[in-house]
Amino acid sequence: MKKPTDAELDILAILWQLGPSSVRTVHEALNEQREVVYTTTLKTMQVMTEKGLLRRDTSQKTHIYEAAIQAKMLQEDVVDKVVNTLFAGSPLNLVMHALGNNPTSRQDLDKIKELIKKLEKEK
Amino acid sequence: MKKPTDAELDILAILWQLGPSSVRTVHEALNEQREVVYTTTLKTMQVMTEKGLLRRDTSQKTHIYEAAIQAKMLQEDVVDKVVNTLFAGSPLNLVMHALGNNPTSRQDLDKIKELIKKLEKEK
DNA sequence: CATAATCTACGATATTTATCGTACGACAAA
DNA sequence: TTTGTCGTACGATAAATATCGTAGATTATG
Repeated sequence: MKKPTDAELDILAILWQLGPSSVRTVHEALNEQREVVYTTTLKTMQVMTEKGLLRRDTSQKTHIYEAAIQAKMLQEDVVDKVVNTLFAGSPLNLVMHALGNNPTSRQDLDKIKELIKKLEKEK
Repeated sequence: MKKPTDAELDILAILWQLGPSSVRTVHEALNEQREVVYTTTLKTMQVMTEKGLLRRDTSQKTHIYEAAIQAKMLQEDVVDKVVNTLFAGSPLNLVMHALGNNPTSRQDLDKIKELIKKLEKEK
């Protein structure tokens, strides 16, 4: 599977969040991030469909698109690349960065502690 | 500062790791990842120098290049984008993914626990 | 010195990605 | 039925990236 470009990833993210949607809906969400004209969004989504990144239902006048791939399918590759280039190959560095730079609730911290406990047991 | 492309990021990562190096050295490291001809690497590094991503010492016949920006300067933007697109906007998801998908030593887990303790105190 | 090896410079082109305009069909409202 | 709105299709082009070849200078080697 060919990996999505930056602009395509933005559209995928919107569809992952909203679920099946029309071009109009995606376009409006996209425009909150950056300005593009409608036909650009349309064209991009058509290309993405050809690439197999999206699927669409054309039974109505207004086509409904949905993501054909899941975020899960990209996470590993992307995180690997980020870790290897920006964090000196150390996932630990990335984790420390993410925790240090984002407000994390007590509940979330608890979840991490739990995972750590589990990992320690496995050793 | 204009953000580096994917190919440029590979070269930056090499220079961050090796420190100041000749084009030849970078090229050889790069070829372990993907095949390119020497002049492609050279040209890319020349362009990167114009963009301000690299600096070079031309006092010798063989020019020596070094990174003009630090990984730190890109981490936040890149991680934000990854979190927002691939991890539903939740840094926690990224952290869990990184921990779950990579072997992490006991020492590293300790470091994370320590950071968590500190974060909890700050609340 | 002659020849080969190593480098830089740089233009040309290929490839990929992104953007936009025009045409035209469907449909609803005046 | 005429007009306006909303939608798709799709070609054209722009812009950004990546790749490569050739020329010529410098340095090392026989």
